[in-house]
Amino acid sequence: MKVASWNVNSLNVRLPRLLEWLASAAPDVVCLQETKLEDGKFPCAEIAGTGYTAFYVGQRTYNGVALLVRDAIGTATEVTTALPDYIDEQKRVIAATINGVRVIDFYVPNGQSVDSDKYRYKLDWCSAATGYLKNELARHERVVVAGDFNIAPEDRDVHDPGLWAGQVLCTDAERAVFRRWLDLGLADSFRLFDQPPKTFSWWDYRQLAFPKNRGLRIDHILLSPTLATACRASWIDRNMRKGEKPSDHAPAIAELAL
DNA sequence: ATGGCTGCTTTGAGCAGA
Repeated sequence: MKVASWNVNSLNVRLPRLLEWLASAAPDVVCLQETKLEDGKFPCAEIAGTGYTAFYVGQRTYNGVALLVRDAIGTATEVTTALPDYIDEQKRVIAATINGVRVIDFYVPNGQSVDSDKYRYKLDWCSAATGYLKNELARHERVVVAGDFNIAPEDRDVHDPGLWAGQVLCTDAERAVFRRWLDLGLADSFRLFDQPPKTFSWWDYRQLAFPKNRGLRIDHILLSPTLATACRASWIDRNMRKGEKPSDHAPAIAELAL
C-alpha cells in the first residue's frame, strides 16, 4: 500500500498535474492539503475517472483537505472531518479507515510569525491534535498520520538552520510538538531509511529557491509501530516541484508492505 | 537589503502562504 501526502496549493490550479501524477505514481491513498475549494466545487467526477474515490472537507480561499482512495484498494469507512473537542472554522483534518489502516490527514496551521495570533492558534491546534492522536493510537493498531505539518523537525530538515533559527516552522515549541507526536509511538517514515542530505519538501516560489535547493522538510508521513515495521521505503518526489505550474510543495510518499 | 512568487479575492490592491 502506497500512501502519499501532497499540499497542492489550490486543487483548482493543480488538477491537471494531480491527474497526471495519479496515473504515473499510482498511490493507493493520497492525503491532499490546501485544496481551497468549497465542497460543492470539488472535482469528484474528474478524480473518479482516474479510478479513485474522493473524501473531502473544504472552504473557499484557504485550507481544505481531501483523501483520495484508489478503488482497487478498497473503500473508506468511519470518515471524520475535524478534531473532536476543538472548535475550529478552518478545514484542516480528514481521517478514514482504509484497508484496515486509520489514515489521518493534517494541514497544520502555518503560524505566520512567532509574535502573531496565528502562532498561538497553531500551538493550540497542535495541543488538540496531540490528544486526538493519542486516542486514535489507542483505538487503532495501524495508523498513518500524513500531511503538511508546517514543522521542520530538525536542523537537517532546513537548508540554512542559522537563518531559520527561532523562526516559525523551526521554533523549539513547534519541534517539541513534533517530538511529542513521535513519543506517542509514531515514527517519521522518512527517517526509517538512509536519505540524501538536504532533502526538502517545500521551496519558496521566490528567489530561485528551488533551483538553489533552499527548502524545508515540512511534509511528513508518520507511522504507528506495526506500520513502521511494514514500511519498505519513504521518499519525497521532488520532480513534482518542476515543470508547469508546480505547487510549492512536493509529495511525500511511503510504501507499506500490506 | 525591501521584497523578489503564486493564488485568491464580489477585479483590486492586499492578504496569506512558509
